[in-house]
Amino acid sequence: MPKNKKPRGGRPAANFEPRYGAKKTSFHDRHAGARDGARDGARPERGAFRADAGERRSAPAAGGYDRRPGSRSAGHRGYRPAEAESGAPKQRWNAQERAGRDEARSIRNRAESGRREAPHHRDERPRFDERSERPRFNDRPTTGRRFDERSRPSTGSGAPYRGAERPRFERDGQRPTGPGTYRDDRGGQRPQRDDRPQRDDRGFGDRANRAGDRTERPRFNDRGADRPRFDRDERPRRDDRSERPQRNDRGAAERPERSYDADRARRAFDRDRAQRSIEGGRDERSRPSTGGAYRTDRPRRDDRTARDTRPSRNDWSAKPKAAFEPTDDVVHERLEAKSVAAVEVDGVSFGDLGLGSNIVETLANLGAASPFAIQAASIPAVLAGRDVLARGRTGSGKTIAFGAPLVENVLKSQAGKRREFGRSPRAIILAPTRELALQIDRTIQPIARSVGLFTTQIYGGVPQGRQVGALKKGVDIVIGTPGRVEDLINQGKLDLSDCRIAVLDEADHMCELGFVEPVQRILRHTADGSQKLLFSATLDREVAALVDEFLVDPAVYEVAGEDQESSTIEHRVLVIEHRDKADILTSLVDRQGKTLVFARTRAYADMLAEQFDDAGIPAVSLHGDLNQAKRTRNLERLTSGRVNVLVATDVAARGIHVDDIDLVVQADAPDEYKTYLHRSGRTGRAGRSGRVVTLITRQRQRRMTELLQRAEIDAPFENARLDDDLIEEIAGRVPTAADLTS
DNA sequence: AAAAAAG
Repeated sequence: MPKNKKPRGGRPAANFEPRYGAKKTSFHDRHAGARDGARDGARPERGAFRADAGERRSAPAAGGYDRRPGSRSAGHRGYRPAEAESGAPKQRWNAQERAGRDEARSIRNRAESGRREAPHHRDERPRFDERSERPRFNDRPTTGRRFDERSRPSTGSGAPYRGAERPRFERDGQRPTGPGTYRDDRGGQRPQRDDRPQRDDRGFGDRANRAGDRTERPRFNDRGADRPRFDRDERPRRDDRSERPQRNDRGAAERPERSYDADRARRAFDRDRAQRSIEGGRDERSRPSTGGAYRTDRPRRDDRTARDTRPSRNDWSAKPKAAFEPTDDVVHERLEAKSVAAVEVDGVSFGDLGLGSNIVETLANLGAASPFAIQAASIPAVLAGRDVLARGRTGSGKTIAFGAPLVENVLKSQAGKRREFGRSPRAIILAPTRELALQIDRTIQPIARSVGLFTTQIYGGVPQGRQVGALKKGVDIVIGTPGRVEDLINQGKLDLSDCRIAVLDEADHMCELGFVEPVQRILRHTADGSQKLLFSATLDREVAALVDEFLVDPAVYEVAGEDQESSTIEHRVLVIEHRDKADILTSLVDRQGKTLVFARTRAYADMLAEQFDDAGIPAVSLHGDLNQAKRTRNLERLTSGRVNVLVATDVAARGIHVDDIDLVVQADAPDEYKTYLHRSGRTGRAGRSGRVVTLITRQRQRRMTELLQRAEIDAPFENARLDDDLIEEIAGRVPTAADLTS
């Protein structure tokens, strides 16, 4: 409960008073005041309501039965014969009330996560609803159990969401006609729209092809089923392919031969193998299957080059050089890539890579004097108009790697043209979380502005009015999250038809279930043959679905030598008793320096933040149950150093950059090695040192071992107990000489 | 389980 800073002990104490105190009549008032007042300013009606409910509930327990009827009425709130109630019943009432409050919060929580932001502002309406709901919540505990009954109740977890949300939402002016009419139009289309009609409208042989692709999409879903077969070796796959009617239809017969037999095989086996020593190690990690998806799709490439509307891309695919790029082998789980060694980059400047002087200067101001390896690798390729897949470990400067050349490209594409009012965006950058989108914009915006381009953020959780307004004026680069972007597209307020560059940050994550489909739909709205850039620290074949459909002969880069030895992050695993967990966590975060704690669920994140707070360690939480204002604010609190502890779900696992987090604590071990890599990547950024500690119980050791293997991380497993020196050491509270002597 | 849209 980040919001309510009062120690948990505080409120019970307040409730405690009336039991012994003589101020009985004020009980309800205070009760109501404590809640409602804190929330949105006490309203008499609500106070009355609650008081009433309280009376009723307390009735059976209280002694004064004969007096009950009278006190049931709100008008009788003040009527409290001393003999009607003794201290004891109240005590019980208090216990129930407290439980009821907890229940109310968790329920409210859940309810709010559904309809979180919008309704509050409208009008009085929602509030009345809430008022009428509350008493019911309070009743609950008498009948049911709290879902989350723990010794450390997550009591307040709901509290912060109340009230504080309300003031946040500015109501946009009603637009009685605009959206409504759009809606209606769209509404009709929506069901079957699925992008088809529009696309065909827009013509270009492209569309047809894509439509074709789309009908094939099930392939991806099939992949699972296909896998075992693909596993074995390359042959069966080819047979499969030729058997499939669809593929043949699409002229697979012409194309595939070239790409599979000639190109692919040769490149994959002869050329690249030798050069990619890294891959050996990597392959172990990979599940063997998967290559198939890529190959089956290759034919499209040729289709695309033919229909491609973008000269630069045609140039590229036409250039023999492109064929020599060792980069388009996308076969194993881990993409095979041309690796760029950091040393190769020495002495190269951003200017050398082809960026204009304004941009170079801005980069310098941002603290990027000379390019990191991943930047040196990808910037020229992006500038050349190629599709790029790039893998660079966390904190290695990926944002600039795609952002700077993206701005340059957009600038070039507009050279000589006047920036029109209401122009549609030329580039879009998609990120998996709002915080990341915001952060990317913070990096890109100055770069863009330095050359006179405009960016805007399009993400959910905030009123869309401002975003739409910006789009109406005209922006060049859109940075956002999939949900709102698609929403605005569907509303006809965002037009991507002129969007020539699309970037997916955390691309592998964006390809996960639930994310990939909106992303695909959005990408289909971009201009034909638009350039696609996929970046992630854990880029692997999971991006196959997108690569197959959207990328043409992509360049794939990674940075050589990115192993644990070259990392600045120290990893440790603490094997603990579950009963010690809470206290160990508190002990771990009680330290100097910024600490990021990862929890698996939102509720647990809240609970931990509250727990730390109660222990006197200021902490805030970050997760999807918070409204966007709180999310932003809580993250900012860590960034600014107002708190040193942030407890987050995996919403903060990827991409989020806070300068000096020196300890990452995983209160819950992650399930995936990628998650581990990303979470731990919140520390040790840009060469700084950092420490990652993961708490597990004995039973989890084996799973953890396997996970670390996949992550290619060596971490000692250490048994730790509550008052262990180990904890002191990890927290950085090593006893000083003074401590030892005293 | 979490994330991503709600005038």
